[in-house]
Amino acid sequence: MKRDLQYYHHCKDVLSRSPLFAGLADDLLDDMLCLFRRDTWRRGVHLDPVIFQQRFYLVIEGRIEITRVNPNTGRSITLNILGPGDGIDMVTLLHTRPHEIEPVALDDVALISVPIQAARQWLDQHPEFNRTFLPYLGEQMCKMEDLATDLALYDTMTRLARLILRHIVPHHPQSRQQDYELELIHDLHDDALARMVGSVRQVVNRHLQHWRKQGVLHKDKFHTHIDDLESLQEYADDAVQHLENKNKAG
Amino acid sequence: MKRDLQYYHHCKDVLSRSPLFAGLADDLLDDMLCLFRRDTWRRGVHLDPVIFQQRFYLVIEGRIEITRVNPNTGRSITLNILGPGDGIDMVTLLHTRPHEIEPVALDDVALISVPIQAARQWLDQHPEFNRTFLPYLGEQMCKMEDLATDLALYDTMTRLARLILRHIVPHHPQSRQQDYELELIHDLHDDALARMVGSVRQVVNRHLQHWRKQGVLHKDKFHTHIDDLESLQEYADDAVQHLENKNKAG
DNA sequence: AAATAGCTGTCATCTATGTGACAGTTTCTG
DNA sequence: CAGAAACTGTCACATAGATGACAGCTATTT
Repeated sequence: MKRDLQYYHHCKDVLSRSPLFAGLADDLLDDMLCLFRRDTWRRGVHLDPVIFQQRFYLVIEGRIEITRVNPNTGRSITLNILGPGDGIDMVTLLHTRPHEIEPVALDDVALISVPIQAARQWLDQHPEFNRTFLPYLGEQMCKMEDLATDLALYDTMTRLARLILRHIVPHHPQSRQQDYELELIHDLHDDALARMVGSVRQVVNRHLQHWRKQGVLHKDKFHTHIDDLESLQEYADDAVQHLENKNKAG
Repeated sequence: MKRDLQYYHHCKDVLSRSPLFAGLADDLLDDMLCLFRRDTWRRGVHLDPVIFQQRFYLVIEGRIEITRVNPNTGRSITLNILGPGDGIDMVTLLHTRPHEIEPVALDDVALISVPIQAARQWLDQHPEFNRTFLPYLGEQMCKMEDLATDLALYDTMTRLARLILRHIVPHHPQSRQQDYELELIHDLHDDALARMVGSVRQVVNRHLQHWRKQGVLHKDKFHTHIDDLESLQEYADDAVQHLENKNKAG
């Protein structure tokens, strides 16, 4: 990637905030950046998994969900949702075994990539890169553990509450806002949310509907806001007796 | 750990086969080993999670399962099962955030440990250690992804078949054995298997029973053997129409 | 402005599996 | 060796949630 390209600065900006590259010396960043190539895809595209065996990709614009599919039923699960600054398929940097993933573009996306060998070399030869890399891996690992734990131990409503809570952005101290913002998932449709909690559209819709009626959250022009954090926390703790049938019963 | 201790050689032997330490120079191994401390626990013990925040542990003898519990229902999931040579809680080497795990001894176990800081320093200052470390992490990551995927996309019977398949040891080329051996899980009771597939004893028992009747596997003195790999593979592919009620129906 | 595609909201139905219970067996421990 | 503890094998029952279907709504495209 040439330095005089229009998007060079944007890429560098994203990189410098990325958990993987933040804190690296400016000239090292420039050295790395010039090895990258930039590509774009349209929203909805299933990216060919093969390209991730050859090059290491970073998200610059838009979001990518990493999914897996059950070929018999067609159902899929989202293992991870990635935004600007995130690396796609870190596992390819760790070993050479092929890695089964199915990345899908949730928005129009811009990605940059280098040959995997180059990225592996950075790990090997730039201790400072290695040092930012490891904590990032740790995060990924923890998230995956949380996903597995949730799937095994909690029902769908609880999983959904937990998913939302994990993506809530804390208020700015000075702002006198009443509602909470969501990160990365604020505008997802029911189907995408369902994939994230390992369920299906209809069930997720039912739960969201329920919460809307309770005033826990609301949707405004494709944008979900959280109004009652405490209630949501209770659902996430699995502490709420499931009252969905109380209307019928009462 | 002093070099003249009785178990020193055994530890070094295990270490030199460990995916984390295999291939390291002999004197580096000795240097490392002398920092370790050895402790033992009885089968069934829940190890105090706090100790894993301070020291990095390796399994020398016996097996450890890493679990998480739903405090409301008491149900638990096994995130990982570790044997000799495995590191416990790699995540603590990657970042400093506390990490929620509940390790349980499946056998009488012997573990060795060093202060986490020491292990982090190895990563930082011994590139050759860093280089064996990364692929190991990759494995762990893939396993966790597989667990999450299975939980989200497949039913219990399929998950159990997949669990077993993943632990089958390939035949020795010369041996004329008919049945297949299992690694790490050959002698687990139904409850422990259930925790590994995110289900409960009764359901796992039903499926195993079913397979025994079909001649897919058998248990001999607390030791499970696989007799019909092809059938099991079909169950794992979710390709078998579930025939459990065929008796009733027929 | 019309048309198409994509998303939401809802419902009836079916089933896999979680739960609690209990008898019978095996293994451990004092 | 006796008694306790742990595990296996079953069963009846309740239910969360997956599935398929469909009407209505909202964007995006042409």
